[in-house]
Amino acid sequence: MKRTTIYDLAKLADSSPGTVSAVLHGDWRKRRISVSLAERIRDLAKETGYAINMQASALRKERSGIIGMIVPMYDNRYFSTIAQQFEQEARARELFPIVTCTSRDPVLEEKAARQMVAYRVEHLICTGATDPDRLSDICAPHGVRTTNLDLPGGKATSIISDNFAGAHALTERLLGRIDRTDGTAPTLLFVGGRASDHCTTERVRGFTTATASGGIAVPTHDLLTCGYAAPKAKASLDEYLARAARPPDGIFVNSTTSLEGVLNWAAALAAPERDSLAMVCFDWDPFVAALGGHVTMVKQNVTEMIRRVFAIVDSPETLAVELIEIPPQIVDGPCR
Amino acid sequence: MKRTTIYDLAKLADSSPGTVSAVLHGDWRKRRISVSLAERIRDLAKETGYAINMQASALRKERSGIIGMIVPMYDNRYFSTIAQQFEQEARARELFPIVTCTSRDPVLEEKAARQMVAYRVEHLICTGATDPDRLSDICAPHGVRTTNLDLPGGKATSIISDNFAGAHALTERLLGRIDRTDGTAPTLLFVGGRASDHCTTERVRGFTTATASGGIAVPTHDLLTCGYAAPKAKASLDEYLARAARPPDGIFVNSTTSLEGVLNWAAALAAPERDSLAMVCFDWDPFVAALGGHVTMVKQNVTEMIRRVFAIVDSPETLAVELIEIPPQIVDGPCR
DNA sequence: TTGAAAGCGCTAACAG
DNA sequence: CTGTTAGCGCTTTCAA
Repeated sequence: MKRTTIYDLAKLADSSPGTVSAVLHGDWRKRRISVSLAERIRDLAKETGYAINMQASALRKERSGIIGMIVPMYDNRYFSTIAQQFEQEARARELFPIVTCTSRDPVLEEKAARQMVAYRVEHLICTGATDPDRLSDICAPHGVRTTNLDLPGGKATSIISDNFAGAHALTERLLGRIDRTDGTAPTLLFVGGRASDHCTTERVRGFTTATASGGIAVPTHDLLTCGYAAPKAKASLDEYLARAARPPDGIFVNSTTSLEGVLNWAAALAAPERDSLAMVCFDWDPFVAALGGHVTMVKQNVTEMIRRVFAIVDSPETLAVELIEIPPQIVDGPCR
Repeated sequence: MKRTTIYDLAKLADSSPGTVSAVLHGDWRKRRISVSLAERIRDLAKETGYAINMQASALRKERSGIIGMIVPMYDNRYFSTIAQQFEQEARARELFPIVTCTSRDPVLEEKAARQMVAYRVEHLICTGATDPDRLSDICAPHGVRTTNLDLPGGKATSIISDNFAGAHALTERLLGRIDRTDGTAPTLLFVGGRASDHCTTERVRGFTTATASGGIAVPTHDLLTCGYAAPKAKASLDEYLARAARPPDGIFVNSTTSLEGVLNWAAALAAPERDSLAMVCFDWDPFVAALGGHVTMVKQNVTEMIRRVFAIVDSPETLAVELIEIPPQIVDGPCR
């Protein structure tokens, strides 16, 4: 399998590799190559099915033209939208996007970052990384700039949602949907996420601040930060039910990933209890919007987040480390 | 920004580049390099933060170690699961997975395939491509093998769901959920997909075969293959409603992407009509499973499909072009 | 207007 | 057991 190279083309066109390269990829204007030669070369390239070898090009230019992103997973509307819009913006800049998912696993994240470095990405976007600073440390010595998305770090600019404000507003919606006609205080739960990550702590803070304003004290053991995975959320609620005897009045769910588990859990409840259960979720999903009239959601502003990411990517100098918070948007369900 | 190379390491270790390369990446057993030298080199590599340049390595080895995949989009449970499992399997084989989404746009697909060729991927998986054969034609001359997934082509082995059987079984479920006590024939609709793609034609065939067996003739103009996008499905149903005056009794929805539009459309119906509407969907989503008791879904067997893909990737010789159909699985909703 | 030649960092063949 | 060397395909400077 012999692939056509610029040498083959040069020979065929009775020209030289340098000229072929200039015609096909470089700015041949500067070299004032004759139009006829340029055309001949382009025709030959088409005929022979020539394709540039980016490996060789990148090696020589010391620029890969690749931009990398790591995300925890794809099968979640928030992250999949992030990946999709990232690719779109990257392509608009003639960059080759490579995105890889790391299952919120620090070991995989590190491995992925090293791979990205090995492939000489020009910039790495670390989305929802468990330890963003570790990734910055891996990349920095190789001149690979990093930007954090969704979860902040201290060594690179971070673009995240305003988790506190979003959670606060969402909690107010939750409180507004609970009517305790008997005057007793409602029981409320926070479910999902990791106590160690910034999103979760801020959302918990928004939740507890809003509940406190409403005169409700949620005990710490009702903040079920059991991880994001659906089965964990479900198990955590099963456990709660075992100890509390009856379901809560309202649940604040941290991410649609956890919501999956919460809904599975709720499906097993008796109809009256299930139907009186109020729920809000930090993250949006179209099917929940269409079918879950009882669930109010917060939609993070992915478009704006990605826009800000590329403002950094585009800027030539390294900017000061910053924390940029983007307001999310409350989306009420159809409330059937 | 000067990055450490094997030359730097060789100088520091008082050795040679070849030896360093062998120690760090190659199989240094074969060269019986002294353990002490190997250790010294490895320590130095760690200290200086050496990272291999895959661009150079790939150029020299004429093997990139990259495997590519194109998918129509990420924000759909079926494709996101495909991408996720693909990455996992690729990594298990020490291949670097790069996946890119092309919005079911033939132009983007072609561009993506050419990029993959330029980066010298060793194999390209074309998922849900509008014209898989075109992509095979782009890749073949460069020695890049292709495999089709989800949508078949004639120039490479294709791994797809058994769309006919799945649609047939799903339609039987749909019929089973409709009771026309007055004895009149129910009106049924097929919504979503493209009449030009194999999945859709096969599913339409499954649908019409099953309805015919049930003694129902669905007129061609009620096969609304208006594209996959949610807004198109919604618009198509609005149009139907305008001409038919009343909603159908049952809808076969082709993909969750279209289902999003169908549910949005249904939300605007009056309650009795909405509640008596039976729906089935070819594709599965966890939130629909949890909340849409009235929707029966078919779950495609992604794990098995990816397994079959890698059986081909792993095999050294080019195998004969084959069409492999994987049975999907019916998932009944919780039927609240 | 164009060609020749050096070299990006790595690997593999060969020579010791 | 280890070093030397050629060359992968491309870009870029310099020379003509």
